[in-house]
Amino acid sequence: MIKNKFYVTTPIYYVNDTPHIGHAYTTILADVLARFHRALGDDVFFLTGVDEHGQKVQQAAEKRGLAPQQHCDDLAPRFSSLWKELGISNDDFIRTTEERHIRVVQSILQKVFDNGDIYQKEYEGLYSVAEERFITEKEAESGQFREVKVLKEKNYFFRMSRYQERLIRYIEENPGFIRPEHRKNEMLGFLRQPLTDLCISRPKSRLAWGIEIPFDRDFVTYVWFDALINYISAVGYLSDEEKFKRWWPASAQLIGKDILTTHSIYWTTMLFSLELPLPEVIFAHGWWLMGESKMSKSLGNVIKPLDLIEQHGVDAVRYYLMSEMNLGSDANFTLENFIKRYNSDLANDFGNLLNRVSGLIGKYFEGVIPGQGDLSEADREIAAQASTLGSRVEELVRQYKVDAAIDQIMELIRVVNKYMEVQAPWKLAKTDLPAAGRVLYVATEALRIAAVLLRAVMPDKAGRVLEILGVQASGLVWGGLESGVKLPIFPPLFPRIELEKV
RNA sequence: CGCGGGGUGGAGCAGCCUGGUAGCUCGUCAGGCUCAUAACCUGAAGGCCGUACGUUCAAAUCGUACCCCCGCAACCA
Repeated sequence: MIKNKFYVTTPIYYVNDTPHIGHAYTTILADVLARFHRALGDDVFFLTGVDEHGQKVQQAAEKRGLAPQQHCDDLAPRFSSLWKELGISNDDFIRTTEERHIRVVQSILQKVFDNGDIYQKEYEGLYSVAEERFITEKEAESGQFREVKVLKEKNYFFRMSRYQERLIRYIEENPGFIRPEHRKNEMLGFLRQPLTDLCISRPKSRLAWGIEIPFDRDFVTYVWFDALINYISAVGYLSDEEKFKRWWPASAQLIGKDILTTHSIYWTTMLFSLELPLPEVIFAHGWWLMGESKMSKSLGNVIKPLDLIEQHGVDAVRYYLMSEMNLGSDANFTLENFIKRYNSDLANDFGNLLNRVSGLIGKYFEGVIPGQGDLSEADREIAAQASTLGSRVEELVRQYKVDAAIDQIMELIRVVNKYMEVQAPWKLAKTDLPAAGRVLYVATEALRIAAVLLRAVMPDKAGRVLEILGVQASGLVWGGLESGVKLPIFPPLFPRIELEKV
């Protein structure tokens, strides 16, 4: 089998931010894709990390009386340990203050400077003393800023404008590059106006906490040539050419819709300047809207999605986030929806099916998985649907339709519940025990295949199902379930959430 | 005329690109089953697919205009 490579990235999160549902969503999505692709046999590299430079970090560190690096060292684990909790299977975690990153950023700056794509220019603009940043005229008119003065500052600029035409052509010629499609159109719309060049530096007098620009020690580079470079510095650009060749270009760069411009325009033109290929896909997902009216701090009923993990488990939250959002649009996060999803899909359909089959096997076969025997017409239908599930799910995952892929799996679960109803092995057992055994084998084997695929979404719980069924077989071929295995007694995987308790 | 997205049975969404009996999950009502986490299965009710024109033998699907929501407008996933 030819192995495809799959290199997936999340944005690097700003270390000073408190991790929230948004960070978790992007990262879980990347994890689910990574796990699906590993299950398909692809070679996977999954990168996430944190962005540690910039003014806010510098200020926050000062406030705490710490060196910025110390401050970052304290904060970075808030992300990395959350990912551990969430079962994230990233292969690397890059921090922009790491030596391996800084070196590459500086080499790149020098390279682009030598290309003639970085130049110095004096900039004059309105500057807010309180916020320590330049503001637009509109902002100044809004009256939100008290102390505004005109400030002149020299800075370095990246000649982004040079690549405008080329980028437009590229986007048009590669319709699958920016996804979903309406985001592509948004970017093409943006590119109808002339691109201005990008300010990429800050004088050290104003911002000390950054990567020093190699050709002008009085400056540090500001965000773009620092943060975005992580996607290539982490996989060996200018340091490990073999590794770099192996992984770049990225297969999928996942971002929230808010940083679409940054990635599809700044990042891509930077890559043009470096003469590197662009990522295959930049996918901008939507946002989770937090249930609106019903939540208010005064009512004291604010839901912190990450708290649900403690109550109902990581996998339930992962499942909810992945199944509820149509990738690319926004979705609403509400406790009601979460409970509905959990109860109907996980407790009633999936978890309960496991209990049905294992209960019957316990009752009529002393807990030992029966043999499948000669399949009837109805059995073969189930076997056929289960056997093709893998390829149907694969197709959907490759199209970034994760919710639809999950639905395909749950559809099999529903069909098996129906099959149980029609075959009624609890009745069959009294007249034709082997037939009952056959039905139970078929139902359980279908459940196994569903669990194998669900491991991408719920590594822990779906893995537990396979454990219970006593299978190492993670294959998707019919018949992986072994007869003769004794099933253990186990508590319900997904106990129903009773509304009264909530 | 800044840009973009959306308006589909009670709720949440899919379908629209490549026109041709309106689909899914939840909820409601009735029935069935009783192996199971009061779960599971069947059936039913419920939609003029935002509005109006137009193209077409045929439009939720294409075109035009309008109305209403929501984002973005240069680092909050």
